[in-house]
Amino acid sequence: MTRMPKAKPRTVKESSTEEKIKEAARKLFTQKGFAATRTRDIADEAGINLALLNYYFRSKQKLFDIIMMENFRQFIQGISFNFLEQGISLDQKITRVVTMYIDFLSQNPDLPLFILNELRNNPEQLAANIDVEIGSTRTEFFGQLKAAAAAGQIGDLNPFHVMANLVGLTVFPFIGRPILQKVTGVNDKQFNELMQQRKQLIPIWIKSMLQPK
Amino acid sequence: MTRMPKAKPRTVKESSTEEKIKEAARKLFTQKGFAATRTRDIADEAGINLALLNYYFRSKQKLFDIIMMENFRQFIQGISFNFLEQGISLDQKITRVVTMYIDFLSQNPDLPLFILNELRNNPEQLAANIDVEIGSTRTEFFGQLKAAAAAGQIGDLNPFHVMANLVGLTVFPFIGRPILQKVTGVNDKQFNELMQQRKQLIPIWIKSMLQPK
DNA sequence: GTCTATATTCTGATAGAC
DNA sequence: GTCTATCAGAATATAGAC
Repeated sequence: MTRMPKAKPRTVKESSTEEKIKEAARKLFTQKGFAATRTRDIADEAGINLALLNYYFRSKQKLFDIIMMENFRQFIQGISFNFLEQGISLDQKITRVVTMYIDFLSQNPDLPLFILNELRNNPEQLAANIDVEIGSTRTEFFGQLKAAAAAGQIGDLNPFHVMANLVGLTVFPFIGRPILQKVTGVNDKQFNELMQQRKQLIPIWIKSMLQPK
Repeated sequence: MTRMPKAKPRTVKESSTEEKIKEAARKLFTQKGFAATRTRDIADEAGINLALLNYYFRSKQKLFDIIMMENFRQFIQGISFNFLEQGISLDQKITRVVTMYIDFLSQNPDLPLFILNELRNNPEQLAANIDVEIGSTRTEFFGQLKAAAAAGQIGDLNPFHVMANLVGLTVFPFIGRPILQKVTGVNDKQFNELMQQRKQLIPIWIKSMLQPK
């Protein structure tokens, strides 16, 4: 706090030292979590000296907090972004969320487990700046569900189930990937193809769950 | 290895020191993972001295390996046990697995995240003694799926999807519990009730996914 | 078998030269 | 801003008395 650098000294051409450290930290923290990650490993990964880490971020904890926050935002926004869009049918929203999220998770396969873990360690992390986003997502999504149910277009399945199933069906294959591949004998190439299939399948499954009886 | 105690010295009445350490270790390792758990905390939790931990188990790693293996067996057997039973319809198997697993996870909510984590760190853990069990589960379950599909009783959904959905729908609410409760505004009591509901709902959902088109 | 005390290694953080 | 060298504290593991 007393000696953070004032500004980025370089042009945007090559990433600054600060950015290199952050990227290395993101990679390792996200893969192995806070406790299992060594500051030395971050420094090595970033190709810089250990002292520089403390020069820029003051402590391991402070660096982690930054990564944690950014990761969490990404994870949540991936879900809420589409839900908050106005003037789109429920069907379309579900399809968009699933498609976008499967692409996102394909690029960031370690993110969900990281979030789930660090969230268990300190659940109060869920507070503050994310509350607003979560709150409006719930209002919007639940409102749309309730309206459709009242109109008889869908059944009256508890929104918790809808949310749990939507996220579970989309996210779980990525976090359970090693064990699922082992049990089913699916290789990496097949796994990716199956994930692409799920972009179509999950919305169908969700809709059939919402079928009015 | 050179100085493990030969046998349990006590009667079965009260749990032996060795057992007390193992229970404390199971609790902490399962909650916080290997890296975040201190051997001192295990000793405190067990109500014994730190030196005894090494006397009985030689090292933190060796103790962890034992817990890891036992946890993993439990987790896998919970799934495979029911699948391996003979002379039961696919429907019944699915219902049994879901019911039993939801009860099991209600008692051991930290187990899935533990498994998923430690499995990512060393995927080769999946080898050896568990291979047999996994192999026969796949053979049995997949065989039954294929037979039903050939008979036109169900659609030809890839077994990977069936397995991923079955496990995902059952397990994910427990690992995503904090975030799901926050987003949906569900309290602890309601959460438990919803999990009970899912015992009936999940088999219905799975069946509808398997509907022949 | 169980304890206290201590050795040893690891790890986060800092001092100070350049 | 960046490095080398080093410190201080934590954490695992062991020695040795009882």
